[in-house]
Amino acid sequence: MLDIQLLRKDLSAAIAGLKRRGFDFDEAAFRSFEAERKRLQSRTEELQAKRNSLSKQVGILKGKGEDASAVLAEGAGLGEELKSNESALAANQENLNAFLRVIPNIPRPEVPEGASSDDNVEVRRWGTPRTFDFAVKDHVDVGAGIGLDFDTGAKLAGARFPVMKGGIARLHRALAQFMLATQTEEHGYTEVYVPYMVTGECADGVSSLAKFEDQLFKIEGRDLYLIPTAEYPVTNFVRDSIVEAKDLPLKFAAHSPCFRSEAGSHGKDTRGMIRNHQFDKVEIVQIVRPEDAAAAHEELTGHAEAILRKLELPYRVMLLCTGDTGFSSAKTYDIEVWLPGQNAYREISSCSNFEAFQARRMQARYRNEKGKIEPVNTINGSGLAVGRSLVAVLENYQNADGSVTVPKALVPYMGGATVIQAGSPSARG
RNA sequence: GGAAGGUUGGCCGAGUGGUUUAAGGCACCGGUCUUGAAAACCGGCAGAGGUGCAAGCCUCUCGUGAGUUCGAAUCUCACACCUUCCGCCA
Repeated sequence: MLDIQLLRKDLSAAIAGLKRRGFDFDEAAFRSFEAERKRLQSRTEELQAKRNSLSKQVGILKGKGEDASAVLAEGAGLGEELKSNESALAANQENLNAFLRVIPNIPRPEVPEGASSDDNVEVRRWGTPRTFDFAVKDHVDVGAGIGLDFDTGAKLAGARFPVMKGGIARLHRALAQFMLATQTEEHGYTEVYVPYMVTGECADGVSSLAKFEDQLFKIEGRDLYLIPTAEYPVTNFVRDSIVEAKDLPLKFAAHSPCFRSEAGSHGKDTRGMIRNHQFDKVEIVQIVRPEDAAAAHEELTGHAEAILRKLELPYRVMLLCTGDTGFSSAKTYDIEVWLPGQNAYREISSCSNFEAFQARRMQARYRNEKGKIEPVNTINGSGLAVGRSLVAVLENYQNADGSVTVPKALVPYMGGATVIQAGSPSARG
């Protein structure tokens, strides 16, 4: 959430920043919360101080064996007034907190203003899309020949749950292994294995549970949600803690399944593996000092790009405009991979700098060199989405005979196979 | 599913109703000493909020939430989590 001190000191700047992303800050509501808070807080603290001092006097008198009834009489009625003030203050703080927790982050100044993905800005492009001398198939048709099976998935769990058999399943695993190995061995991330469910408190630490709960699968009867990304468990490693400056940055990479309800996306990307309820992803997360956040964000984005370069898949990097930037993010780059089957670039990674927004929500702090406690900054990105990477490989590496060439970088992870032959689901090539 | 024990500051740990203003230790920071370092000694050192130009002052927080009391880390109740043992089990 936003820094309450910032709102108190420079409210107009915060309002202007939020307006850039199309968020109307309810200034009147905030001012009224604050005025009420001040009144209740000073009265409550005054009463508490009085109670404490009277109780102390009683203690001293009783310790000496003297009569305390005069002091006790002085405090008559105090308890009731204190109680009503305390509960009013608690209610006020709860309301203020709920108000603050649904306010999105303020975009960084260099984030271009815009309403939708149409206003995103391309910042760079890598690779040249391949030209085909045969009719290009999309990944569903290519996959059908090597073990990609939506019918069985639908029988088991419904739409948006693919099943993979044989060569394509192996290719999928190879992609995940390759990504995790690259991030840990070449980019200095520590591999972590994490729970695939988190509590509501953790979910509200990275985003707003109140706003986005319908995007998550909830475990019935329990305060647990299936993770929509490993960002949820991994970023929460530092929740409610104070880390030492010397231990930063923390860099973690996790391979996990991701579960998304896709509420509201009915009819969108219904074909294939672009948008599923379950997909795998290698997530990279950095916990950094505030002064290092911007550079770390650029670095992390490069770590995601490195995967596509090694796979020799053409891509472009988009700087999301204010209207397309996620709730918690101050600045986001989307990496879009070229998909010949769609004749378009499609998102395969999203790399965000959350600055202190998530850290404040989850009380993740560090002790700086001067001994001062302040929130850490958090950054994360997909490095990469495995399912969509598989889509990209199938479409970019398809051959006229229905087989799929294995990208050079993946051959070691495929037991040396250089091609996946169409035909038998168990074909290894 | 059954039983027992536990949860105190960055970490360990004392504390069973009132000078607890949470002992002590570790870690950390500063200093003395030293060629430098270590050791030793001296001092500092929880977080959050409010208020103030500042020094400071005030409030809250001992797993969470209620309750008893003039007063709760301490007593009562509920819940969460952790540990150990038994049973079942991938």
